[in-house]
Amino acid sequence: MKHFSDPASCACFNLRKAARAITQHYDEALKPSGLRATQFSILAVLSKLTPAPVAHLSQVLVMDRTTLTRNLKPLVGQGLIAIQPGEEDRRRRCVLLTVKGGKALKAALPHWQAVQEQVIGRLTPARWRRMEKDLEHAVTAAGE
Amino acid sequence: MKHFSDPASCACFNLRKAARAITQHYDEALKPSGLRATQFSILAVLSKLTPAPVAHLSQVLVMDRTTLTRNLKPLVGQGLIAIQPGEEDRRRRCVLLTVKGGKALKAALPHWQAVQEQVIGRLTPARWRRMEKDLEHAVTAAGE
DNA sequence: ATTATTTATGAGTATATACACCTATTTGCC
DNA sequence: GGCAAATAGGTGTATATACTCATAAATAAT
Repeated sequence: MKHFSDPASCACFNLRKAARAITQHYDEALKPSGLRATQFSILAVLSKLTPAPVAHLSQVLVMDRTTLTRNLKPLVGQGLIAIQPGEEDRRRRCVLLTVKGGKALKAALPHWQAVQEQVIGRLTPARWRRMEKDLEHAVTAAGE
Repeated sequence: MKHFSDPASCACFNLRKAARAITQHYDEALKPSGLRATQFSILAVLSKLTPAPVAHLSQVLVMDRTTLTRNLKPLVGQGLIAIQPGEEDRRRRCVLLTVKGGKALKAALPHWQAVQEQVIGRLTPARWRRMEKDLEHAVTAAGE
């Protein structure tokens, strides 16, 4: 009876599917900036709370700590971020946006904004507002 | 004015975030079956249209063709699927579910169903029905 | 029939994801 | 002060993702 029993309705599959499609679209739009969508997000979050310890960043991004560590590597390689040992707590590694990183983020912003507006426009803003809340619910539903 | 201009509202970031969280939850639930969520989805789709050429499968899954090729590897390694050269068209590689793969899928089904019902229950079925349509819209919005 | 084009696919490379395990440092308890 | 527990973080391994380029076979053009 419940059509949710059909694996085609799998919440995981459908979320991943949409994430794949949207990521490809954003990656394409961000190409001129040299940043991937994930990298843009990391820099954007970082710009608001730099410097931040790895664990803190990973919580904000809802990203596994070790995943974040790997994702930081290419950014360090490009000199967009830097990692410094914590002053108080020497275990901590504080991630901070470099000047170059700030510029890269600023340069990527118009490209991101263009694709964001395009996608929201296609979805309609009302639907996206709804989706944003729904996706938040999904994160919560996965975590409790 | 439009709060969508805030990178925190990035459609890509929010979709990926939710996909990460949900995937972890589904992977954990599917652990006893030995299948990852992605693998379960591939087997599930395959069970309905076996055998199918790689390109066709990738279209159904909304997954890049080369991504699918890589994702098939561990499944071939476990003997859950097999790949045969096409009869009519020798360029084609036809993917088919093996008997072992069918059994693995069948064994995983209750675990998937349990986590699926749990998640849909938490989201509420009405919201999930809505989300399913919205996610489909997102795929379309990314593709046109 | 031969050649050009299109189509189906794999391989190289790079990023993204995360579990299990390990190390170093700090903190709490005695 | 000294040691156990908790905390911050990285590495090994494996899967997931997709772009670019290369290959082979089928089809279209001549």
